[in-house]
Amino acid sequence: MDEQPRISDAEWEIMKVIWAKSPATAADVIHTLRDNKTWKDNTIKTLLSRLLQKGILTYEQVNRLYYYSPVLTEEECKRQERQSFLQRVYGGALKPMLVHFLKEEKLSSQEIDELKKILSEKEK
Amino acid sequence: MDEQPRISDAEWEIMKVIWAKSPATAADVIHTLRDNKTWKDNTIKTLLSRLLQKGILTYEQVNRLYYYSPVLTEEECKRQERQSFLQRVYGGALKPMLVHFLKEEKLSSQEIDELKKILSEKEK
DNA sequence: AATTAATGATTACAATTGTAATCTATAAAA
DNA sequence: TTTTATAGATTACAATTGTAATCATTAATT
Repeated sequence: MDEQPRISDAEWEIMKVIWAKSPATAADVIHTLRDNKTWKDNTIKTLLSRLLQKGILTYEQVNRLYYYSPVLTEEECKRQERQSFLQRVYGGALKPMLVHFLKEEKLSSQEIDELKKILSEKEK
Repeated sequence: MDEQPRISDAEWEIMKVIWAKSPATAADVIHTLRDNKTWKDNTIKTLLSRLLQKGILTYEQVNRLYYYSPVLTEEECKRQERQSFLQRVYGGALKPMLVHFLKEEKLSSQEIDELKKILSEKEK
């Protein structure tokens, strides 16, 4: 029904933290990202606000503090991103996309076996 | 070295036409897209101009007319999109991403066999 | 020759995005 | 109690994007 606004690149970084640690405060997110990102604290707070506005996050307030939680699961959001990527770049053609990934990227023998098993499962 | 500016969603639509039909004129692109897209002609011309500015297209001029061609191959651009998608959504983790695609999407038995064959090739 | 059509260039304009700084209200510390 | 630190709200601002309309130049028609 009401379709999810898009999650931007920067917002994805925030969401990954939230999915991993929710309910999380702004300070939690800031702390978690301090090592990988050069963002100022305010930048992270802005992104949190936008995610709230977009309805991608909710919060529970305890005294002055917000505890943020995701509205949708990571799996659901990833699914949407997969779809939009597949559509945009490959016009929805799944197999060619998979072939490209399989051919170009490195996979261990064990990973290859796992993937083959999944394919075999599917075939039945 | 000099990194490619991003190709936006709308621009991808244009590029697909160019890759398929280059060298192509604006009129060619407009014609090709007329059925699938509701864009005004000017919209397409704007997108072509932007792709030129970004250095994603070049052109050859014959009289008053521009014949547009891609600077990079479709494969190269797709590769970049795959990387950025993989990084953004899966933090670069290839196998989980493949597992999601394989589990969630429909594939014919024949496609499954092809994919398995590619995997087997890789394993050696 | 005057008019019209077509092509590319220029301009427009709001929404989104990246990246913050400043403001405000409260809680904690001195 | 006065000062300070903190959390969230508000404001900022340029770049990108979607989506065109208008302008200028030349080519084609009448």
